[in-house]
Order: sequence, then C-alpha cells, then structure tokens
Amino acid sequence: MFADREIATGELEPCGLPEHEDCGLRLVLDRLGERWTVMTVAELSAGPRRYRELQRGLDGITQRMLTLTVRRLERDGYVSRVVEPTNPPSVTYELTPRGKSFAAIAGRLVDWARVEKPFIEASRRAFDSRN
Amino acid sequence: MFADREIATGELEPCGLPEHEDCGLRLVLDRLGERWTVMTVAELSAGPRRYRELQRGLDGITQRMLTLTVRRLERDGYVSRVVEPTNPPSVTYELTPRGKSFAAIAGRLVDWARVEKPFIEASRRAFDSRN
DNA sequence: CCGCATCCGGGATGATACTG
DNA sequence: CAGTATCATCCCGGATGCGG
Repeated sequence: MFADREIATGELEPCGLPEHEDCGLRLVLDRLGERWTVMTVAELSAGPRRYRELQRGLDGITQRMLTLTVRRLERDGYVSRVVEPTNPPSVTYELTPRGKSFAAIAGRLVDWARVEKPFIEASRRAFDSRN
Repeated sequence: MFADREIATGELEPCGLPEHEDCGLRLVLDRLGERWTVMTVAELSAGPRRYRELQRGLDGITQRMLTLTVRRLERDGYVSRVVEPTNPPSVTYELTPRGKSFAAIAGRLVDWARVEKPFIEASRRAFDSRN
C-alpha cells in the first residue's frame, strides 16, 4: 500500500521514505486537521467566493477563524486571494490548481466518511459500553 | 466534485448533505488530524504489530501518545487489539477491514503530500517574504 | 512487556469589540 | 465589506514516574 515500490532490504518503510521521516505529511495534515479547512475548500470548490459569502456558507464560523483559515490556505498555495481596490474593498477567494487537486483528495475523504459514519458511531458505542 | 449528485434547488451544498452539516467528516478528520494516526496506520498496514514494535516503528512517539492513538483507532474500529494472557502479557494490534480501507485513502494523501511538499514549502516561503 | 496517572505548556478555537 | 485586536478556554501532546 501507499503506492507500489520495491523494498530492497526486505524492510518495509511504512511512509515510503528512506529517511523514515513523515514525508511532507505534516505539511498537509496540519491543514487538514484544522476545523474549518475541509469545509472551506469544499465551499470554494463550488466556485470563487467573497469573504462574507464564504462566511455565510460556513455555518458557525467566526470572522477570526475564517480569516485564519483562508490565510493559511493562501500561505500553502491552496487558495488565491484577489483584492479589488473598490470602496468598500472586495476580496475574492478562489482555489488554485493545487487547491483543486487537494479538493479531489478531500472529496474522497468526504465520501468515505459519509459512508462509514454510521459504522464508526456504532463502533464507538460498542467500545464505550465495553469499557 | 465530492461525488456526482444533482442539486434540485440549484443551491450547492458543499458537503453534500441536506442538513448542511459536516457529514461524518469530523468523525474521520478528528482521527486524521492527530499527530500519529496516519503514521500508525501506515505502520500497521505492513502487518500486525505488538506494542513495542509499533513504538519502535514510530520514531519519537511517547508511550502515552501511542496508547492514546491505538485506543482511539480501536474505538473507531480501525484497529483490533488482541491480548494474549501470557506472562508478561502480549498485545497485538492489527488493521480491521475498515482500517485497511482507511489506509488506502490515507495512502493517497501520503503520496500526494510527498509530491506537493517542495511546492508547498516554496509557497510558504514566498508568502512569508511578501509579509 | 504493556499501559496508566499526573503535571504542564502551547496552539487551536471561540466570544466580543473595534476599524478603514 | 473585510478584516484586527484582545481575552478566555480547551485539549493535544510531551515529560516523567509508577504498576501489573
């Protein structure tokens, strides 16, 4: 798993890198783990959005968290931020090619999660009643 | 994206659920976002492991975090935990079918991350020097 | 060998208020 | 409209030590 490869030594490197490091995984997982990232990417995958639009689409997000989320996505190159110097200013967010590629992966996760949800919940209940 | 579906209202529900909820996403992302989950699953995808084996495979993990990580994976049904009542006891961890399915998704993430890593780092540097 | 208990710091998140 | 600033809170994760 984790892509085909040959292990000359017979030792399997689970992450697939000789350095036995975490590859660039943290780089990606750090974003993925944050509360609003996936929902924000999902929202933007439907098309460019302005700040308030985005906020309305993300039920319960605060302005602070929205700003932080899009900033970090911008920093990692998932999202582009375009400012129109009108008055009042208009800021539009849009997925970059990398963002769209990321969205495709995230989409699989979403679909998988939707299918597994009831079973995971059942597992938790079973585990909790055992303990 | 996020699987094909029709939107009767013309309104796109980014997460794909009428409830405009986060689907079962949090359920999955809560695990995925945790620091050792993916590496642990990767390790176990190479085969069953005993506690210490697992720890040796996960460079830098503390016992506390290892225990927490496998417990939560067990609770959600990704991992099965088998105790041999020997002396001293022997505990073996192994991926369940759900765990293997999850590992396949995580594997895509790992591969994607490995490819994108240098570009993401470059994006960060560019962003940081702009600000 | 396997795992739990306790203490602790830092980052993630949230509530609220304010600004060009 | 599109953010900052500030304060409070929570919990992950690390360090350490004990127990079966």
